[in-house]
Amino acid sequence: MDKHLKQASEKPRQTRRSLPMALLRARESVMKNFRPMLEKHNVTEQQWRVIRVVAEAGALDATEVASRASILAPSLTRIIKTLEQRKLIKRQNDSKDGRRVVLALAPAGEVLLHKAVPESLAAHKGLEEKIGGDKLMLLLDLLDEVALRAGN
Amino acid sequence: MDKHLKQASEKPRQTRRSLPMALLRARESVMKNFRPMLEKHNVTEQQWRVIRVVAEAGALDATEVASRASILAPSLTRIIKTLEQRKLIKRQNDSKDGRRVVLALAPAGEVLLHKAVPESLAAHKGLEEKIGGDKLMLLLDLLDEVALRAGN
DNA sequence: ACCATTCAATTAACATGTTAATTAAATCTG
DNA sequence: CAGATTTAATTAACATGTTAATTGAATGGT
Repeated sequence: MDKHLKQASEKPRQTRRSLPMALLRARESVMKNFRPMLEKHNVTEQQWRVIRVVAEAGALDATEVASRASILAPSLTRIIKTLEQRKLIKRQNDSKDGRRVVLALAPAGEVLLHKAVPESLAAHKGLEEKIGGDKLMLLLDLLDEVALRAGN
Repeated sequence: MDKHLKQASEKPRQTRRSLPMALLRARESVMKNFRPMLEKHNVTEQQWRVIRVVAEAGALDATEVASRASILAPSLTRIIKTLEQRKLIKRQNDSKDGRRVVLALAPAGEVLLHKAVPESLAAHKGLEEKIGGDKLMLLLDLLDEVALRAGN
């Protein structure tokens, strides 16, 4: 029985033309450009996202942080715990709603932010040069559209 | 001096226009289309990738599987362990190289594959309809290019 | 053949992804 | 107002991501 013929006729879709795999590989390559900066400041990718989202908003409840940083609630709970222990963020209680946890940057978090942001921007600039500004823009638009349409 | 430009250079980049975040969100949305099928067959996303890669090749050593499925070696070691316990794959020893582990589908793995592949293809077809065939193709090309150029 | 080096796989340790279950506070409804 | 329902956050349990260290098997040079 010829395995090659069988493969050609009823083989599963090639993994290379699979959208999930393509997204995964692209993200993997892209993140290589940010890892040195993250490691230098001793934060994980997800911790950095939380810090940035909180910084952008000034103060934000956990649910909104999770949504904007694309992190699930259980993960965020653990991330908050470690970031609070490291005094990078602080948690407050919402006066209106006793269930909510409101997050804001702590002083050490502000310091880290100001040190790391330029390096993050530089990494993104580097990507823009490698990929090309127009292609990058096009890709961002396509990704947003896919996120909307595929998200059901 | 334009205050918008000045502000833009000193504030963190908006998370919405960040390529890593865009890739993450897009992937998240895309995966929603596959999760029901994965859950139905009781495999994780990564287990499914391993099964498909092994099936595509017939038999493959672990390093190649890791590379093609975009899974790191330590993760693959654990995945192999569980897939072997569930008798979905089998491991053989490379006669030439005593270090290598060669993987192939076990009978139960073949059964699972043939049941799940049509559903996986259907999910991908559904995506193609939601996004549009040309855009999907364009996106796949862009992602491949980014994976190449950004990857160092 | 010997030793150092390289390489494949595994293990270890910690962080996150993912779904289900739980707890406490808010809200709805009769 | 009381009871049922919803909601935000947490906890639990298991799987994977990630880096460093380890083990055993090839390889290279001498």
